[in-house]
Amino acid sequence: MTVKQGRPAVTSREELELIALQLFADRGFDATTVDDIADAAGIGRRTFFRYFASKNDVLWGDFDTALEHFRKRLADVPADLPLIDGLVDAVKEFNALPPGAEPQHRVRMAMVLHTPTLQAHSTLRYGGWRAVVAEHVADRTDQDSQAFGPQLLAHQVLASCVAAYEQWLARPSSNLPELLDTAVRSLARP
Amino acid sequence: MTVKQGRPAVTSREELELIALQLFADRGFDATTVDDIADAAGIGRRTFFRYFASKNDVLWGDFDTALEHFRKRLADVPADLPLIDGLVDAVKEFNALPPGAEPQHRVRMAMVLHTPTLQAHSTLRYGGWRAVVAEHVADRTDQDSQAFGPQLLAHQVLASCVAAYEQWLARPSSNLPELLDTAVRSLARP
DNA sequence: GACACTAACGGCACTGGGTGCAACTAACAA
DNA sequence: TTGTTAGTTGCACCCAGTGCCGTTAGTGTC
Repeated sequence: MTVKQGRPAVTSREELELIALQLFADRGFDATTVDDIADAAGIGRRTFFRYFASKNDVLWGDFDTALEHFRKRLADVPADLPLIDGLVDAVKEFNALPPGAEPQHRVRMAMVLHTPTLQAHSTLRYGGWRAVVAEHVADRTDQDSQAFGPQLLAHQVLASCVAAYEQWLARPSSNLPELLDTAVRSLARP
Repeated sequence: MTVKQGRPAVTSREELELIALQLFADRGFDATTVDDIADAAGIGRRTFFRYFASKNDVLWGDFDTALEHFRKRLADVPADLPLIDGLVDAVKEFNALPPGAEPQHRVRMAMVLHTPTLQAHSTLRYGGWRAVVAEHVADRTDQDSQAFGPQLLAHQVLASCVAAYEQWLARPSSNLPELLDTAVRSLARP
């Protein structure tokens, strides 16, 4: 068992994220500087960049961990389930929300999808997500993950999810899992 | 007929683009500063930003004009042609290259698709492209362009094109129109 | 030729994200 | 007390992008 060593961290990713999110919600993403966040959190600006590689990354929480769950979830898809069905299920689970979290998630995703800076940045995160999907598809169809088939489907599944999210944000009464289902399932090959 | 007035422009978008492209190819996109480009072109740094809104935009030439052609091309699709067929045709024409231009285009697109900064930025340009597709689909299916159907298909068509481009870049002997055809046509609903 | 008019040029100063470096500090262990 | 370890932070710097404003090179008019 490892013992604690060195100076203890003065804050945490989660705490910093909360503080930043509050500022973003108040003044807007672009109008909030890293200095603002650091000041509000009582840390140095330099320290902020120890917790997050960039201001953009604040909105993505622990995406890598989520991706890892997603990967495992896909690996657990029963072998006899049609490819698209498995993808639909995993995608819905990946985007499932704890009860009550919907309003928060709407705000966060609206910021990510409607702020140009963040929208651009998200592309980079999507790359990792697509890779996970492509590998799953490659596995199930006995192809190389770089082959056209898996890559194409991965791109299409992601695009479908983003479209579903945009629709969800645009219509307050809509249902995200339902939209995701419709969107991804539309890719089923005849 | 309007008469020339004021100080004549000292260079042009096209010339600046050529100079910048050369530098990008030599040192890489990130390692080339706007100062480098301005110096090489013999203009002031401030002037560079009169020609391009950002360093990222250099790679996109006159995309707005190209988009306008695309829009018109889609409007000219015969009414009796199935939706997907019309999209496939227009997309292929939009991405058609003059003979001999392929090597240049490969370099340019490899830069756009493989440089994180540019990859992120491209998302913003894609937005306009998707809007054109969504409007066409909305027209042909008698829906609102913001409705789920048109938006979803627009996202999927774009994703298919990007996947086709990536495949094209990854395989030197591949054929772009063919890949685009396969990719977009895979979206045909049963 | 003098003068206004116009539009592009470009220097200057500033904002803000992001980085490398080096010093500092708070914990624990011997 | 001293050493080790790891987190914090200030400083100086780079670079993209912007607002402001004076300058410059043309055209048109008298």
